[in-house]
Amino acid sequence: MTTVAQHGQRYPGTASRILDAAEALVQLRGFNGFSYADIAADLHITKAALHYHFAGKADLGEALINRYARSFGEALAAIASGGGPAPRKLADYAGLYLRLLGQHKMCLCGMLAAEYQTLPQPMRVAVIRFFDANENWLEAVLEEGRQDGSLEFTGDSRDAARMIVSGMEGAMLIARTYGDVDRFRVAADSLLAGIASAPWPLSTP
Amino acid sequence: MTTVAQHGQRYPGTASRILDAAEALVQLRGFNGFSYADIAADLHITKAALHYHFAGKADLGEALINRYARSFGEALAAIASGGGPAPRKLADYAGLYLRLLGQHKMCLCGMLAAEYQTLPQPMRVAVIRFFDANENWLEAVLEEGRQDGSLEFTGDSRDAARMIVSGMEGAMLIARTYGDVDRFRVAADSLLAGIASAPWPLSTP
DNA sequence: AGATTCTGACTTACCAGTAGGTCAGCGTCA
DNA sequence: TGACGCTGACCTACTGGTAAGTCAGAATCT
Repeated sequence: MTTVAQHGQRYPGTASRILDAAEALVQLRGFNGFSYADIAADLHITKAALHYHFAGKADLGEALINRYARSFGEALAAIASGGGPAPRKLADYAGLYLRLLGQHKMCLCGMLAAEYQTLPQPMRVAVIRFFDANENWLEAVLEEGRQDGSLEFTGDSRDAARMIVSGMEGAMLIARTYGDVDRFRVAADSLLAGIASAPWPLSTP
Repeated sequence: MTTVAQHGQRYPGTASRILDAAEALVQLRGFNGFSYADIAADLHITKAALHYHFAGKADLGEALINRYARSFGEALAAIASGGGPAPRKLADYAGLYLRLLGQHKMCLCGMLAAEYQTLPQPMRVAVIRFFDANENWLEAVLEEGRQDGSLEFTGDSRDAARMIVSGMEGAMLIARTYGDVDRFRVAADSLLAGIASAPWPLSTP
């Protein structure tokens, strides 16, 4: 059974490869844009094997978001503990999305946000959790930067955090449509420039 | 056959009702989130009747974007010829999206941008055209505002236009996920505030 | 050690339901 | 009479999902 997926955080062997394939498919084509058959073909296993590891598509989707949110959270924690100044942290934050775009992928949860109305309840909850976590992290960074003077912005830092999240997701959405990573770079740059008191360009990877 | 859709701009009777139903479905659930059967059920006609008016789902999708782009273009023209100052025009622009959000709908093309990788070529082209038109319109307004001093921003006005488009789409995406129109209002407000030299709050409809 | 049992990780073969799409023909109205 | 707008009946491909069986290897018993 799906014991590992249920009380587990680590997915061994096949389960993890299934998640990898599914993640790539969702980021490319959306949750309604692929089928169990697609994953099965990718991994050269049968559809039934998928059902062995993840009871249904909804379960797979939920596991997918949770794993994504966890690894994204770890990346955020790494940036936060990196010790750089707040504007640097914001630039690194944008860099996380930039890396995805290089592979023509959307943010997993940005993609799922578009399909939100068609998602099963547990997936909806998980998507919201992801955005909440992003907002929390950004709010802390913004507050920190405002305190030490490296950031200058007016109004609620929570609102500013929300604007950054939606700005990033929107910039990804459009940039990917045009197949033009630079669109994202420029948009993210000027979005953050409106907040920093001195320029902190995105690191070009 | 699809004569009307092909060399036509106006859709009479049933064809127009089909487009209405399809448009609502795409904005709610995405292009991959509904089927011909859904539209047929909504309108109490048969699937075959749909195929009479629009040869295939791809044709329907293309007609959908074209009609949407045209009516959106007309709304933009109306704002432009309204004669208000540039910041007012920008606020009205945001108001167009705001109205959609009130019905839990995404911008049609924002939705399709997410599904871009799964769309047939003609639909892709039409989506790009929509965004290009938005950018053109915004660029003109920004340039005008910069000239008469009602707007203050640094850098290319084309880049600023792009940032506004992606900011709007992203703000819609996230706000709709949370089912919270105010999120959009706040994000759009502070996005535009970063450009205007004096505050021009969104008109609350 | 050897036989037994059990389990994890699958496969094969199937299901009902739905997807988009076709086509002959029917009624209505100019 | 003929075009227009549509229906009913169908088709094939594919959807997520299931039931039953296989099979290597670990665990247990003798």
